[in-house]
Amino acid sequence: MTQKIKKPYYITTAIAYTSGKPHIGNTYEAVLADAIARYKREQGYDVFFQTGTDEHGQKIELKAQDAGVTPKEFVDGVSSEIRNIWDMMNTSYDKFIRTTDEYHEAQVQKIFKKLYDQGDIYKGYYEGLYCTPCESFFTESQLVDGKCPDCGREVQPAKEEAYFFKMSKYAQRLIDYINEHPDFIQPVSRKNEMMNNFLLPGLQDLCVSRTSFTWGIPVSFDPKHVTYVWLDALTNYITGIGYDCNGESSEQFNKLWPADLHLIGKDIIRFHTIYWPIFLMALDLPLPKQVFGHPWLLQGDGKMSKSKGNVLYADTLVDFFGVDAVRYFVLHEMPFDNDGVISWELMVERLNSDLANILGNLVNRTISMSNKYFGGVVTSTGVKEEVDEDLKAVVLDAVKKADAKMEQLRVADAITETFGIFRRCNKYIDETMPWSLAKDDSKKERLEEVLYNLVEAITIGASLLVSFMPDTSAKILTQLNTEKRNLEEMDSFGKYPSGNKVTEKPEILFARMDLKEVMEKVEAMQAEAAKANTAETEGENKEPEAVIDLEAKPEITYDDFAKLQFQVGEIIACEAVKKSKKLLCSQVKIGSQVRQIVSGIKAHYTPEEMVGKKVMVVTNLKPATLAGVTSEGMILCAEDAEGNLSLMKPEKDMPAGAEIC
RNA sequence: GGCGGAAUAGCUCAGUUGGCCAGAGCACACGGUUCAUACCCGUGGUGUCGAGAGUUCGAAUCUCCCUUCCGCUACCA
Repeated sequence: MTQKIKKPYYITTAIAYTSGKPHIGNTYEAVLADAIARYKREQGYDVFFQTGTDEHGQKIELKAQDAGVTPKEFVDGVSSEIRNIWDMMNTSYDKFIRTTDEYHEAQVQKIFKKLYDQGDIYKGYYEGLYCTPCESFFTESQLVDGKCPDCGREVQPAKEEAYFFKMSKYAQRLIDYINEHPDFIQPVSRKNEMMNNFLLPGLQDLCVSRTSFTWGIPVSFDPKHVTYVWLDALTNYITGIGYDCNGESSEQFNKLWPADLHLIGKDIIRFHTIYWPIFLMALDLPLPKQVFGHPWLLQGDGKMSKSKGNVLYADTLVDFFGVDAVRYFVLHEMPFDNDGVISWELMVERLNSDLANILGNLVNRTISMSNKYFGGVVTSTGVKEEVDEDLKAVVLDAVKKADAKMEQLRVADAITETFGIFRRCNKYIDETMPWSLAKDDSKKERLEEVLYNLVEAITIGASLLVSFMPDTSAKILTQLNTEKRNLEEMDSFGKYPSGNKVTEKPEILFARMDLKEVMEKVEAMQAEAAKANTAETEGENKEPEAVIDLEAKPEITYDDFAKLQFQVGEIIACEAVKKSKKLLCSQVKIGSQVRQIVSGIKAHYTPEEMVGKKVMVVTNLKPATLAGVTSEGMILCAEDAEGNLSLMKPEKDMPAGAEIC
């Protein structure tokens, strides 16, 4: 066989943030990328699959502090945990990059310097506002009266030097590129969002350095600055394959870049389709061919929460179902452009119905019959009947259909097509009734042909399965005592060697599970986890996740404080603000007067809940108009890290108007 | 508020440029079968294709309007 020159295919996942153990939703991305990477290999591409971890930033600095370790020690731990999970899930990555890798850090510094030298990055003086949870600065025009446009929280005034990237310089080029390459952003619906919300209204320059923390890559020529996390993280796609901005890039880089596919979550599409392409333009590099912002895998039975103990982790699921079943669940339940839902009930149903019944039982019954009737020897006798043609047509057609689906990155659909083969085989068994043929000696050769057709069809189906469930695929092929076909070899029916012998003892591929039993175990496990979580909280009296550290505001004098007036207000009426999704408008009784106050808490309180509550109010704030409604004050709330709000109520009952001092 | 998307069987969804009695999987019911992991196969839907109006010989499919949900964005004294 002649060695063909293989076309390269470079695929990446987003690098995982090392702030904690990834749940099944994060793990999904690595599995999806793996399925695509494996499929491309089957197609004959020279695939390079890169994944890794994103390890810098203030959040990690704080987490490490809480854990009492250095940031590096912290990320070493989490990064290897993530890598272990990726390995457990059998993801076939070729490279696992860490943003703390030396070559990466060195290259990021060189890139920063180069962009600075060529004038794309300039030093500015920042007298703006900083949002700690978002780790983001905002320019005056981005802010609305001092609130973070991303999370809506207070931003702290911060005066510091900072470096900025001239985004606007490349905006038009990017707009043109996106228009000329309609497949660049997938799914296409995201393209409009990027265009209409960011590109067409005009891009703001992006702040690309920080001085408020140190856990980052220092700017080489101004070391009190560290590189903005996105400039750091995004460049992994080129540093990982040997890019050098002084023209000394590796051969590998020249072969692989531009990437064929960046697979990312839909939440970071903006960074990958706006900032990243612009950074690349500035470096005079071609843009990636495609960015696919996949939807999320959500948990069906209620919101995941650590305190409920119901967060789904890959290793828990693998303990229950095994690696390939979990791969099947996440790949199969994730549609192309809607969020997918996963639940214990659903997983058990899929396991029993698809994996155990349709697939596992098919393999089992086929091998059993071969052994029973022919001592395991599978022979093609050429005694055909009309039904055979439909079987063959369906099988070969499924190969083509699955291939077309994979071309569009519709992995879930490709799996469904593959299972169409197994479904057809079960039907074929019913149509041909081998047990009936076995009773008639004159039908012996026909029976042999039927079993041959089944083994051949299963061989093709199992070969197609290799990208999605590699171990299961191998197990089936081993039981059939044959080799995996590659895609080119699946163009015709009948390549299974006649006279070959299948295994004598078929192994159960997927055992059926009882939903009741599973749920009992799950509930016990969740109770355990919730208990452990509580114990942890009580034991340490300071559970790391439960505290929030804010950047300290400048000290104020008592006189400053005395300027503010806080009073107890009783909410006597409340309704939603019609033109707004987040605002409630309350009538608040303060002393003998009633004030109208608008608050952004619709997501946390219903108007009915608000009425009757006595709350803490800032009463001497200058009135403002929000969504067309006048607001004469501010109702105070406490806010946790997820943005959940809680009204501040007096501990004992106090009259409306009571001063808070 | 701006931009975009979606509303089809109990559930999850397919339905190409308007045209055979509107489909699939799951669940449910009944029947068949027994090689197999009590499996597999078949049969079963009066679904107002979100509401209303319009274009057309003909609309789930096109137009208008309404309602409800979702995404991004803005608003969150």
